[in-house]
Amino acid sequence: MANIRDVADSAGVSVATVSRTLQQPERVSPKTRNKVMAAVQAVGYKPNLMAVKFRSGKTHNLVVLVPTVANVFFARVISGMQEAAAELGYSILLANTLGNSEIESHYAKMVSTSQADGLIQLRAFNPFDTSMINDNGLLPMVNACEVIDDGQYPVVSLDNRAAAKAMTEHLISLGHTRIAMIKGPNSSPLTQERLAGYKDALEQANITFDEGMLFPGDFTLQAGYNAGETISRLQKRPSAVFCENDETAIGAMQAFKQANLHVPNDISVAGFDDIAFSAFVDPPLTTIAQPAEEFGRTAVTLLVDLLNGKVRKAPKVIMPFELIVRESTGKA
Amino acid sequence: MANIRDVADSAGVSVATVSRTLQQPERVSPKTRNKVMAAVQAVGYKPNLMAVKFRSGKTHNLVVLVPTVANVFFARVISGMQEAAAELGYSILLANTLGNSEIESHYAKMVSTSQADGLIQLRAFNPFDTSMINDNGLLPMVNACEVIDDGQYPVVSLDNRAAAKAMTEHLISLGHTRIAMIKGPNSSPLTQERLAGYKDALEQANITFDEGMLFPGDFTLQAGYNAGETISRLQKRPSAVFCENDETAIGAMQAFKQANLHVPNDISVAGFDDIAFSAFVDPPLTTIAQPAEEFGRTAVTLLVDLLNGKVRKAPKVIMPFELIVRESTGKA
DNA sequence: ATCTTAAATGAAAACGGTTACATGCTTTTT
DNA sequence: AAAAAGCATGTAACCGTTTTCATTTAAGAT
Repeated sequence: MANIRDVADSAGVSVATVSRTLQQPERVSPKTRNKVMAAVQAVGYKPNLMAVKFRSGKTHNLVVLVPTVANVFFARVISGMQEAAAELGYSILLANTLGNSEIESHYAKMVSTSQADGLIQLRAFNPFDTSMINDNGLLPMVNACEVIDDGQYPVVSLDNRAAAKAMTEHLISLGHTRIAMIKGPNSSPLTQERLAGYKDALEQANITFDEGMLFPGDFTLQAGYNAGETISRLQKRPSAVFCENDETAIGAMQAFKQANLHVPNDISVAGFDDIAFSAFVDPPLTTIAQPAEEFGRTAVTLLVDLLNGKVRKAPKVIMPFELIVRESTGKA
Repeated sequence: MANIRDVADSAGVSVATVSRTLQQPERVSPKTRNKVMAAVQAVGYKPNLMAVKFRSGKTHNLVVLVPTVANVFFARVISGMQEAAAELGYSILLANTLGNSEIESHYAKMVSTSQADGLIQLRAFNPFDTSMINDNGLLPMVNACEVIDDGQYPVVSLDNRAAAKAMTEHLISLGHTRIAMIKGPNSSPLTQERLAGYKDALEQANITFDEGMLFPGDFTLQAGYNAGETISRLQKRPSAVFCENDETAIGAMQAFKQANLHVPNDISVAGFDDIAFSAFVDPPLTTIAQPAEEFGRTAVTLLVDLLNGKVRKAPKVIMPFELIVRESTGKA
């Protein structure tokens, strides 16, 4: 592999001149510039970017911790990140962590070992352990989607409480009073916030909250199916089910159909996220649309600003949501 | 940030000893080893892996070009890659290329500029242009899933022709003779192979191939829906539809339902890939299961072997498939 | 006690760039 | 015409490791 010295020799100039020709062409005379460019072609020179990154101390890599790339919503977030990163001259190193904090910790180490400049975490968990904290204090991280809001790191999130309240209000406005909720993992702040929004709406409508209307889930199709089965066998069945994400809702709908319950005539089903499939299931799913790609773009932009020292205090960005009413919800 | 020299000073040894203690502990006496380890702790030393990579000339990064991470099948492939890479000490740099050859070329450049050791391409396209070819000849690449089989690069693929034949035979065995096919993009070799397998089965059953039974698609839900609408309006409607992936099949089923066609009583629908959603749609989808995670694992293993010079000729790995019969296909 | 051999350690070069500083040449100013 | 200023280029230090080679120290053999 030809290096900068080969080019210098071939062009009959010094390595400094070659470097300048490539980095700041205006600082070198047109005559030598041509000589150098010709030499670059002649020897087939490609700068070793590993050397550049090492020398400059900037890797222009960003680590992204994503619980699972197989989740359609995250896939959209990642797409947005990739776009923004490309525009800003950064590369994304994607880590499929499966929510495993050891794997997260492994990848987080890339920041403390100078393999990446910063990190984006899509889960409400701080992946840095004390051994990674450097002397200046915090490592550069942005927390998006599912966040720990302790003011230490910049945050990009949705007002999950307001969104859940909006969806519950929608169901109430259709006449539903027995509204079940299929939750995410209790450990997830998302679940807590959405539950709070659900309760807000009930309270506002003077409907007493019933603990028995809460069903466990973990954001997967299978969990939705399981909860759906349980619900169909219930004596006092709810007339509507609010699921914490679309996968769960689709799984639940499947269980209802197999129990000969018609959606929405017998039971209304609502989701959260608006993944692509939701418009193509039967019936099309009522859900909350999140600007997934925009989440990704914003997180990257924020992190790059942070790296460039453009932000002092950890900013907090709240993304807008939209209630998408389709055909899976109907009158009670 | 403490560097190796700080450790050496703190321990009262040379940098070489520190390096050896960390890389080949057996080559240094237990006494100094302890001294050095203590010093590492004391100064909070973390090796600068950028420097290591630069010095060693090995980045231990692998670039993966994926047409779209939002595709559930690819998401599974990527999960498999991530696992295998972690085991082998490599990191995956994921590039969401949207099938755009300029973006592919951009990321492919990471290999020729020493930012990554090798590349995995999931599309039938050679991302290297002549400017990237180095003097030794080919750049290290493995082609998986959708492949160009010209013998230049290692290949991991499915026998798409046999799989499509198996699915078509299944439909024929149910008594179907008018079998439509919703295709992928014509430019994709996948489409050509699957079409060939479809024709094989027809010929074997003495059914004349009808060009009019072929419908365009691009592997998306929307394309499946569009083709499904077209098919439902047909005068001489087929009794079965074979879709080139599950998204297409799910989209088509939705269109059939809206046209009041019952699946499978009025029309059978078959997919390809066995994504998670396929078991949770109504009716559950008959499809071809591909070992997606295994695809990823194999591609990574092959590439690492290639990098270590363990393979001479480009190997060709054919992964097994499985026909999954669910409820979306029935008697004609 | 002396010589040979092996093990442990240190000094310094190397990886491939960037860049501060020095040098030489040309042009402008007086 | 001499001095000052500006521009183009070269020299060499530097980034943080690894590694070769030389040197010192310890151990074993006679």
